[in-house]
Amino acid sequence: MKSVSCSACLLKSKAAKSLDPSELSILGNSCVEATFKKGEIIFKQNALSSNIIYLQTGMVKLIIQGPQRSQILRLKKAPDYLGLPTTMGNKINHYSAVALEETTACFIDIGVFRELLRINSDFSYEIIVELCKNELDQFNRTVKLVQNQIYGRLAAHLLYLSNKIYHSNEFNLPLKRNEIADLVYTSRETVSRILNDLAREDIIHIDGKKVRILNIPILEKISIKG
DNA sequence: GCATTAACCACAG
DNA sequence: CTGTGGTTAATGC
Repeated sequence: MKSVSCSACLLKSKAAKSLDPSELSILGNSCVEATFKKGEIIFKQNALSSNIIYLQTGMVKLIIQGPQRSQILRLKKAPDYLGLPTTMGNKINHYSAVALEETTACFIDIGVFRELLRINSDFSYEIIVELCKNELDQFNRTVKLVQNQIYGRLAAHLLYLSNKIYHSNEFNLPLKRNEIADLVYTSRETVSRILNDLAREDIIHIDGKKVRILNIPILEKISIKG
């Protein structure tokens, strides 16, 4: 762990761009950078938290332990803030964050973060926009998850990975079959079967974790119709 | 009733 | 960890 100078950071968030030099140095003085390997826990559900976390590089899954089993709330790719709802809402984390690949993150003291929100309205505005986008995304994901059948749910998430995360028709799944099941709320067996079914119909190509989407229109149709 | 969907279980690479 | 087959419960025509 080392402290950082935020003004020199090339990976500034949109919100942090609206901070002036003195505010940036306030941020830098309370900011600690850490790196995480694949599988390492960045913060843990039910543990105390007093930091907002800014993901500089890498990717993370947010997971929550439900009444029956654990569930992936969403994936987060750098650059992005982590733990805004869980840290601002309560002293206790309501969910955990786990690195899916080599990840670097800045830990920002919650007191300092609150102070920046108070003194810089442009900064606050960008944070609010971010939160609103996230909430709407979650609303949409929830409706899909509840109302679509498993083909549609899986198709939607494949498209999400392709369009929003990797910006490519070809990518490596960042998750195991089991974790995909936790993401789309099904069993790991069903994930296997459906990925193979989609491959058999030449809609995707799959080789272990390597995925290539061959027929986007059909996949979109499946995603919408369920 | 009969078909479909998808979970659960067991077992094998 | 992943894929497959059998079984089973729920739901829909």
